[in-house]
Amino acid sequence: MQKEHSLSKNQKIIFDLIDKSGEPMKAYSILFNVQKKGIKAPLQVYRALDKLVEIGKIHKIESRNAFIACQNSSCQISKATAFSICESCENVSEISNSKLSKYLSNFSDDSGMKYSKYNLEFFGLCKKCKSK
Amino acid sequence: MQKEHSLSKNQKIIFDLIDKSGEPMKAYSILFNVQKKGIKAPLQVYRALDKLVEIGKIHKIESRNAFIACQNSSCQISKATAFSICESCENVSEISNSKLSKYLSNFSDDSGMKYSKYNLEFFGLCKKCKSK
DNA sequence: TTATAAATGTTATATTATTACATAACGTTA
DNA sequence: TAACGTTATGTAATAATATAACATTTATAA
Ligand SMILES: [Zn+2]
Ligand SMILES: [Zn+2]
Ligand SMILES: [Zn+2]
Ligand SMILES: [Zn+2]
Repeated sequence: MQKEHSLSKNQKIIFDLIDKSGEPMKAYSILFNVQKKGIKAPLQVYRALDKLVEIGKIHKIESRNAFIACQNSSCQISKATAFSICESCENVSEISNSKLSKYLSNFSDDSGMKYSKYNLEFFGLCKKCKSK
Repeated sequence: MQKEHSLSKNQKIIFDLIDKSGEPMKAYSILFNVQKKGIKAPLQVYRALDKLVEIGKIHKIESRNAFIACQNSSCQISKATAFSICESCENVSEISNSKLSKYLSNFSDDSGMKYSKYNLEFFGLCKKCKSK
């Protein structure tokens, strides 16, 4: 069981927005959406995003410069993330596959490097887009 | 055996620079370095980068917004890329591990999605940085 | 309480990437 | 060769993403 982080005011506003949206959101779109709540500057958004990423409540989809709420309740620290991304409709979902995460968490090669973290992004066409 | 792409003038200038550097380069650093060769505008750089990525001569390190020459001669199309990134010295190298690439290329889950491409980034400390 | 760390507010600026439009070079085939 | 479509180039302007610097406030805990 992990320590429950209590979010600060800005962190909560921004997390709630991302979580409710259910899809990746971009920083400036977040900013636009929270201006009525008094968050006026990019930096306020980025600071909250940084913290939320750090504690694993959200993840950054690197290839899209966007942020999505963690869909995997057991993933409290963002050290092992995997996503599937539809290149047509841009739907993103977090992959929760214990075989995959075990395989990658235990991966090592002959470089002498110890990997403490990974991020994997799969691309393709989702069911809907495939059948069009 | 794959078709050899003949690079255009700008593509060649930019590929040669990235290839010689041996490490990830950022777009505006590339721009700065090729201005003496007549490439003056960001768009000229980004267009060449796009093409070089498309044909697999370079890869984008998404978490760093940087571009590195393909270190794996057999990787002509960027559909299956894996990198190790040192979070201390920022050294990046392309992982060439057939088991890993087979595992990931064949990965499928119950989402009904067909994955045609992936990008994996491992993070940690390299040998040098570990021993400091 | 007092110290420390974490979070906030604000302005300005840096960095990364694309739009829009005009022109030139190249490859194919009639 | 001439015409055509495709790819690449040049140039200016601007959009989108992210951080620096500094002042202040709020939360946490010894
Ligand atoms: Zn997660
Ligand atoms: Zn789709
Ligand atoms: Zn490669
Ligand atoms: Zn290192």
